[in-house]
Amino acid sequence: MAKNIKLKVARTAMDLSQEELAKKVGVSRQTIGLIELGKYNPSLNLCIAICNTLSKTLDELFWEN
Amino acid sequence: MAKNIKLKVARTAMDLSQEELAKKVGVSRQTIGLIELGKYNPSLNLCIAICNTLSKTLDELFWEN
DNA sequence: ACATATTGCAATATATATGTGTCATAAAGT
DNA sequence: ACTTTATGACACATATATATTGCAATATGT
Repeated sequence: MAKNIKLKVARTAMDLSQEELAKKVGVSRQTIGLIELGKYNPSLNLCIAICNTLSKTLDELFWEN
Repeated sequence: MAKNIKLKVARTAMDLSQEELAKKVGVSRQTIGLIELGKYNPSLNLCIAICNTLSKTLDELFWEN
């Protein structure tokens, strides 16, 4: 798994810290941090919750190519 | 979680049984079956593997709206 | 009606996502 | 310099995705 730069960009574009995004999404700060670092294989539901919070789609945040 | 009709349609469109898709993707038949039934919250990597096998994107198979 | 393929379901076992707590470090504010 | 905020890293605990096996039910073909 590679770093998820697109997620980090989308999060900072909304002026949210990892902790703030985590609270909105309903997970721990560490989970968000690890996803951005590419050290996790998140669940689909979590991906969708992140997308909804950041007003993005799955392809925009989690699709490579 | 709701049934994933789009996945079932894409799979049958390629004339694959759940078992055949499972083998191509590298998971068990039950895992594919439960995802189609909406009883599972699959991992992102598995979603991507399914998309690649069926020549679809995440939005096309796993995004609602 | 019979045979076969496909799919749903249930029980148990294992791998891994996620939570919780803590510490270290770096950046930003005062 | 000091304080606060944000992030990365680590260890351990828990929840859940996934595997495995077997059986029932539903198609589909002959």
